[in-house]
Amino acid sequence: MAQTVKAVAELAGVSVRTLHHYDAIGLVRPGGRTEGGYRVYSQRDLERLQQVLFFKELGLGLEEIKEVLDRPGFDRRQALLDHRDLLSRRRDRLGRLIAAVERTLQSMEEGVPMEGNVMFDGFSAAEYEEEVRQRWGETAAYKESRERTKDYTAGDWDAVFTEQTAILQAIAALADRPADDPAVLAEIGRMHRFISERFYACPPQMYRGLGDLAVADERFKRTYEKLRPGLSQFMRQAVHAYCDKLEAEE
Amino acid sequence: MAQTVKAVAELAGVSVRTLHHYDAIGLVRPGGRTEGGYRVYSQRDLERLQQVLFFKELGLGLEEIKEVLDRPGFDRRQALLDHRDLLSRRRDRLGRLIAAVERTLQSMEEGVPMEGNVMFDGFSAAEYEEEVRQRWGETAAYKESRERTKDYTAGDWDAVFTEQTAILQAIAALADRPADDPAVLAEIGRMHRFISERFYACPPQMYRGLGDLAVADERFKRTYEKLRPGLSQFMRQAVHAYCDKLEAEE
DNA sequence: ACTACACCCTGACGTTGCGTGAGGGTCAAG
DNA sequence: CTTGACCCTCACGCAACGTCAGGGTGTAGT
Repeated sequence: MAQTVKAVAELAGVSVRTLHHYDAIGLVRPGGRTEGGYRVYSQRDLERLQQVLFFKELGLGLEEIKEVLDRPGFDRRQALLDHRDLLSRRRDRLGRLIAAVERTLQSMEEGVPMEGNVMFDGFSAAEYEEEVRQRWGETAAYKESRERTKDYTAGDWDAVFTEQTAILQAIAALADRPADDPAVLAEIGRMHRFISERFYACPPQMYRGLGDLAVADERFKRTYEKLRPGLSQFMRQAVHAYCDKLEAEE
Repeated sequence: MAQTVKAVAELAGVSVRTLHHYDAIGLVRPGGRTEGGYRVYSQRDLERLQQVLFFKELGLGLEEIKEVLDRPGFDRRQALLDHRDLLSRRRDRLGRLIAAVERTLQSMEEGVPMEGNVMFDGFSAAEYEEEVRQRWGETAAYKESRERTKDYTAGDWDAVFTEQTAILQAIAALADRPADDPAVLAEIGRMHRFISERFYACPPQMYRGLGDLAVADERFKRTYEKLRPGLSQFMRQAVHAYCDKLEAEE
């Protein structure tokens, strides 16, 4: 039940140093210590370690894994279900790699050089990784936003806050009109540009997702509802109307 | 046919920086440059890159990959055949991982905590990696030997050489006796200790492998045969006899 | 009671495989 | 002749440990 570092290391197939490291960065902390200062791992710690290794297998960084696991709403069951999916997609990827090897062998036997695009079929793991992030945390957009805002001064943040509330109040004032009213769309567009300039590149598809969050995410929803009841629903519809129009124009 | 960095990068799903890096360490060098100094990749370079990515997928380090690919006898066809094997074993590993996820889910539903050894089934990639190395190059023993000998002075090497030839000549002088003659076994044992002290820990099973190399590897074989015809076969038998006895004693 | 030996601890520096600018040329299109 | 998309070479940065060094712990054998 209570295990020493070495026992855990062998069990999980990682090095003792790795466990030390995970302890140091607070990713997997042993439940306790003996008087001698030895780490003691409990069953709960083992479960946590297992989770960590699952996420690592999917290519997430340790810092990210920590955030995901420590997030209050983390649902271990759901995570495992997702993992099963993602892992089987990876297995498919290996299948494609194997196929690539076989094609290469064949082209060698026939003496025909392969075409470039076929040669590298199946390698790219990057696409899978962004998908994992979409589901679990640090999307590329989030990273970009953090990057762009890291040097903002207090004054910058003030400006951001002022403009944001101004836009929201303007929209709140228009919330009795239809969602695709030109005045509404104008404000929604203003918000779109605001985000793109200040935080991250935001293509229509992503802006739609953001609109959905207005009703799906409690934090957004509450902000909007406090400003005016029903505003979150209205925002969502307006954003979609705006994106429809934007895409129609192309 | 002739491609720029970016084109190759996109084709292979790696970054431009990665290609720069591979060029810098001499792993994948573009066949030529334009007058402007731009890298130009040929079909041959693409094939090399593909090989590199295959080996990387198997977990080899870049330095190791370089050595393997640059080894004179490198057989691309055989390498690809092996890759196919190893990749499908990895796919199996993913299968076991998926099974582990499913078992975990089930134990959650039943509320029974899992046993440690089952929890981490399927993770360990290390075993696969040593296997890859067995096949392709830098075994753990080789690494240890390099480590231990890196500070040898010229005098040390001299001593090594002297002792080694002394042992070999003693064995050559005994090669008309049966392979399990006590005097022969004594010399074989001396050689065993010599290796263990000077180069790497060498359990019987490995020493047997070394004995097999005496006939299987051209370089060893030639050294022995030059000393006395038939010596390589004799060495092999004697080493096995020695290991038999060693294991019987336990 | 002593000592050998396997195991544990905490620093702290090293390594691999690129990421990420900085600073500056190249070249086809308009 | 000027953009804009690419290209180049340094050079520093970073994650996830590996690998000592220096020293304590615990228990089995004598």
